[in-house]
Amino acid sequence: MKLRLPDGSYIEMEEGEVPKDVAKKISEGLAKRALGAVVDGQFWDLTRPLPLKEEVEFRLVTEKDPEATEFFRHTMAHIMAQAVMRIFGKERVKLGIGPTIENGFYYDFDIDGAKITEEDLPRIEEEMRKIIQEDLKIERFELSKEEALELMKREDQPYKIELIREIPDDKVSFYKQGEFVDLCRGPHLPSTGRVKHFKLLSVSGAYWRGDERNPMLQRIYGTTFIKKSELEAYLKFVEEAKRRDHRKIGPQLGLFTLHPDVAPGLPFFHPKGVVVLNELIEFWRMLHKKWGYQEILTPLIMHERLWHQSGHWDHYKENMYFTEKENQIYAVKPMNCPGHIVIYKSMSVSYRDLPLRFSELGKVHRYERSGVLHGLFRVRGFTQDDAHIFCTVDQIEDEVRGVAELTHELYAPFGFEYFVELSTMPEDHMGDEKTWEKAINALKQALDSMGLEYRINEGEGAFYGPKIDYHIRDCLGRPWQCATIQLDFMMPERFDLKYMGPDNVEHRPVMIHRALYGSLERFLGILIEHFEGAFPTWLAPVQARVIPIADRHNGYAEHVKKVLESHGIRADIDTRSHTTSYKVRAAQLEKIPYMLVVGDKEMESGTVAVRLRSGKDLKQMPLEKVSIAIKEEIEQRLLNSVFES
RNA sequence: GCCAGUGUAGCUCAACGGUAGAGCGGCUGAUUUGUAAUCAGCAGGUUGUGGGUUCGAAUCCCACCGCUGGCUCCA
Repeated sequence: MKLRLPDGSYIEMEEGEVPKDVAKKISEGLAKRALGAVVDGQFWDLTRPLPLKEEVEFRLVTEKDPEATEFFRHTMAHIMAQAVMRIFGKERVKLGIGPTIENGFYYDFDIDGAKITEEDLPRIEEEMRKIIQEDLKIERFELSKEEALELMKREDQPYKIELIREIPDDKVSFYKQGEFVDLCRGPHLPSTGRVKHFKLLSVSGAYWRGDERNPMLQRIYGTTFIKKSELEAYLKFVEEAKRRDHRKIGPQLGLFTLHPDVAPGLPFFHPKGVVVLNELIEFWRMLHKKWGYQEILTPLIMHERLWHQSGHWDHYKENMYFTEKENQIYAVKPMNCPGHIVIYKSMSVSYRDLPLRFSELGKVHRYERSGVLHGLFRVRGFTQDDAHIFCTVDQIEDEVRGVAELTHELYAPFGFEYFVELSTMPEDHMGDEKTWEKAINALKQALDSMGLEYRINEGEGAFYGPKIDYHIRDCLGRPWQCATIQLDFMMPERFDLKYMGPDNVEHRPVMIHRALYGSLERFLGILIEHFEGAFPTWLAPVQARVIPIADRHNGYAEHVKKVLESHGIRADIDTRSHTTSYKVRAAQLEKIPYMLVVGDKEMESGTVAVRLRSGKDLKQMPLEKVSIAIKEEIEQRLLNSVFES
């Protein structure tokens, strides 16, 4: 039996040997550092016998490898479960599942009616430290399903029994550390002493298997890192994210407020928020005009018959709002497509008219359960920067490429990185496979021709067509799904859409649904967090604030403001009877990009003293020169100040 | 909807069974100020709502409402 190592060399192995033995053959030091292994792409415990095969791919995992976290987090989850059992009593604690997640791990417990609260966390952490100190050996063993069920019955673990019953394999694996035994796929570290820095983060309820008909378990979330500095960095990241929370910054900066008592899930935008939204819209309109879109407006409320025909009545009714007058039922639109189709159908379309691109800043309403509402990110009413492209199958590739390029241009001024996902035909789909294949290839070619990298989500497309999703990353690296491009074969079918072909025969067009910001409200929320409220100048509600030093400078300050405004710059003045420091601080807290301080010197020379919100003091500069520079910065939608090198 | 936490002035928080308070913000006045907080005064709350326990409730109990975090990233 041979192991193939990452460097391409081979090592001979005896039957029954484990990764640790391999490590020893390479070096004693490596044997000490090794945490586990990856065998044929699978995580493998350090002391688990290697598979009996001619040849396997083999790689040791040490703290330096990215896979190490998987070992640490899994083991940490078990240590936490063991601690909880010790504290609450082994008989009382029924274990749910304890997987690793993106930033740590969790474990679900059913503790005989008892609730875990945040106050319990320090106690649990303390017990966990004890377990780590005990340095219990972690052993893996396999049982047949019957034996496993027997064991779990003895341990009185009903949830585990349910899980075992559903496992298709004949054998299941268990892990044991001290008195603690748990059904688990692994992988795990060789002993509890190997884990390093951890912290329990929060407690919450979670339904068994996420189903609300099932009992609710107690979930504890925690995180663990190999280096202390990494744990600290993560905790700092959480703090940072909290500091940037748009729900806090938004109202603070006078952008919007939420009034759940009056309109839950429906934000109120204040003058400054509308300035930002309008800038986003203006930019959007400019690009859409350039890319050949025609803007339309469709009604907010439309008769139920339209929604029956579109299929929303059958598939989306739960999320819709309704209103009734004269015995007729009307629905508040949750999507814009049916409205766009109404316009399409009212025209007689020739192949010469295609592609037809209709765009709309459409306000849609969707019912969301009260518990899931969240600031501007999850709302019940929002504005989609929507568009529908009606085209032939042959035009799909060009159109999708156009949308992708437009998206690129639209995202450019925000400095976002993004990644793309392509979702293909699901099991349950409509339309013939040939059309699907053609459509997916068109999408791929469009992306390829732009040199865009993308990930394929096999079978994750909508039942009516494949789709492309854009995820942007904000300054903290958090991903947000924004743009989406969806092909649709179904709607044209349902509404019997047609166009007259060159052959003088009627043909069925394809629809492309697409939204780029996604939702204006949500995009604004993302921007607030991304920039921490310090918008680039073109978006800033107030772009320049004039700060007179004393009352006698108010007249000149007024003049400065007028000059700025004549250049199209949004400017205001702080004439309050306060010190310059006070007014500078106020402007800083409002995150205004330019502070123009004017006193005797400036008044005499027709200059302004420029301060950037970064704190940089540019001293006196001619007013005209500053105005033109700021104007340039705004017109070019620059990310940073022209004065910041 | 469900679980946990939470709700006191516009904001941040104190008082935790014995008369609701501070800072910031706001307003008024003084000050005329040179790059992140000048000073003084004033106004501002039926302590989320409703019920209960108590001589007495922001405080303890119950119900409701809102908010926050979470509710398959599957052994």
